[in-house]
This record gives sequence, C-alpha cells and structure tokens, in this order.
Amino acid sequence: MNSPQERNGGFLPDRHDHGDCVEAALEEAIAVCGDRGVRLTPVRRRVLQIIWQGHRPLGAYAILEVLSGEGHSSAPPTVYRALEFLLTQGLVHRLSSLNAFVGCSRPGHPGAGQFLLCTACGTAAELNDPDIERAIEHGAAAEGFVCRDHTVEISGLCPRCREA
Amino acid sequence: MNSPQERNGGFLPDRHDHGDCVEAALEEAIAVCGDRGVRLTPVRRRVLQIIWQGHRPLGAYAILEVLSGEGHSSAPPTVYRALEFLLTQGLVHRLSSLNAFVGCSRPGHPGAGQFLLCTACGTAAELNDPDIERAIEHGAAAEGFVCRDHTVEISGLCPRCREA
DNA sequence: ACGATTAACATTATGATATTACGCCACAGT
DNA sequence: ACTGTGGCGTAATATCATAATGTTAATCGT
Repeated sequence: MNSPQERNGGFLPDRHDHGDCVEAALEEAIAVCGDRGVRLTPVRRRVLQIIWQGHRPLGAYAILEVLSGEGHSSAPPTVYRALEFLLTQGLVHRLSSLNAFVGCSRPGHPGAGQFLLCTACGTAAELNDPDIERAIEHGAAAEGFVCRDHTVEISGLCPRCREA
Repeated sequence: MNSPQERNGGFLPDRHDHGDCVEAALEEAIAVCGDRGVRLTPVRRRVLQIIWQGHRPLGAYAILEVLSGEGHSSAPPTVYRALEFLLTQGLVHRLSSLNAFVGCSRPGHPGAGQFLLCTACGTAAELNDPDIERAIEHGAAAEGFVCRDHTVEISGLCPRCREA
C-alpha cells in the first residue's frame, strides 16, 4: 500500500494486489466517516466497494446491476442516494464526460482532481496537479471569475494502450 | 465586431449588440463550411442560430422546443444530428457537466477550449488559455498519457454575479 | 427503558437526455 | 433519366437521474 494520502491515483503496474487495494480504500473510508460522525451504512459501503472493484469508471446502472445480482432489492434511488453520500464525503468522483463514477484517490481531501481517461481500455487515473489547478485559477481570475469547482477530464491513451 | 479569430469568448459588457453578434457567428460558420465543402443546411443553421441567441448553454431539448414552436416538425434526432454536425465542424461545444451546448468562440480552430460557467446567471465564457493547456499536457505526459481531447469546465461566479 | 425525532431506505413512477432503425426525398455526378 | 449519397422525418427505445411517498431503523433526551 502506498501513502494514505494518495493511493492508486495513477495508472497501475501490470500486477497489483487489487484485493488489498479495495480493502485499503474501504478502511480509509471507514476512518474518514468515523472522524466526521457520518454513517457508512452497508449499502453505501457496498457501493463504494463495487466502484473500487475496478479502476475504471462505473455507471450508476452498472452498480445497480451488481447490487441486484446480490439479492439486495434495489432500484435507481438506492444507488443514487449512496453515490450522493459518497460524493459529498469526497470518497468518489463523478466523471461527467462519461456519466460514471470512480473511487477517489485522496479520500477526505478537498478539491476536484483531474482525470485521465483511456479511450482504449477504459481505465481512469486521477491527478491532483497543483500546476493545472494554478493555471485554471489564474485563467479564471483573468476574466474576473471566482472558481467554486472544476471538471477536468482528459481523454486519450494510457501508457499501456499507447504501445498497442 | 471583434477579431474573426476570437469572438465573444469572454464575459460580455453590460450591453452589446447581440443581433450583430449572432449575425457574425453565422457568417463565420457559412465561411468555414464553404471552405470545407460541407453543407450548412437550414436546420443546422437554425440550430446554430438558436444556440447563439443567448450566451448561455442550451440543452438539446430546449433547442428542440424552439424549433418545434416555429412550425418545423422536429424530434430529438433532428436536433442531435444538427448538433453532431456543428460539433464536428467545431462550431459549437458540448458542456458535459451541464448536458448543454454553447457556440464556439473560435470556429474553425482546433482545440477544446476551457469554460467558465456562472452558477448564478447561467452564462458561459470560453477560454483558450495556452497555460492551462500546457499544464494539462504536461501533467498527463508525466503519467505517460497521450491526450486526445479534454473537458475543462469551471463553475463559479462571473464578474457581475460576484458583486451581487 | 420509553417515546420523539430524524436519517436511511424501499418502492413506484416519472422526468430528462440520447440513440437506433427505417424509409423517403432532394440533389450531385454521370 | 439513372443512381448513389446525404440529409431529414418519424416512431420507438435506450440510458441516466430524480420526485414523491411511506416504512424501517438508529439516535437522543428524559
């Protein structure tokens, strides 16, 4: 496991212990929720787990399908409520260019992050690049604009797919 | 009218001649399509006009409603086909964080642009900031990622709404 | 321990956004 | 005139997201 501050944001080596990786994300989520006095209920926890199951963005209805396949009686609001909670707590991010959700690599930290989305294999990597943020802040300020939030989603080819 | 290279990208002064502004966008679109040998048909032209009617992003169904109100018999595919054409020709941009479309301030030029979206009044401004683009390109390259396209949408308060 | 209060959730229905499939018609090139 | 193509109309449907309502379950003050 990497630093608790930033975990599995970038593209991954060919093999990594994914069980550990999901495990670590969950533990950290439990810690964050504990600190804040908010409840990581079974549904919320399971949704987070499902999202972390792959390092690729997952749509709400894909999550729903997994839940339903497990005997939970589930409908869209179940998933969207859980996602809303996880988004609010900064445990997942929403990728609006894909209408999909992905685990946050720095749970508990503020800020939106920037995302690299491979169009070939579908994996996503999260950056938290201060230079990009500064450039955006600066560009906006030049127009007299006050930033509240930003969406930065970069599509292209990840290192592995670039070669193939 | 400003330069034909960059027109009405930023936030506007309190009063500007909006008729001229739409007019200019249309003329430029006609020129671009002429150069490329593609057809700016009546539907496409009208959709572009509707989008330029305001400096705020417009949803596909809002466009559809305007078209329908004019006696055109229209359904979603009409609008989406026109939008696809306009997107391909770089005459409009899609804002995925809003599921909406806005006129391109630099028609005929490549590149994705960055957008400032005022959450108070709904207006949008387009940047084409080389510093932001460089920072993104650089951040991506550090991960071994090859950029093909990017979505940069910054929400916050425009100069006018900031004061109120 | 008790009821009051609130958060979480199930369920049904619906709204909003986007696409597929198919066929017709106008126009360009021959 | 013949034919191929692109643009468009139309109906149906897929996909993404939320509203409204009531029930269960956790929490808190007493």
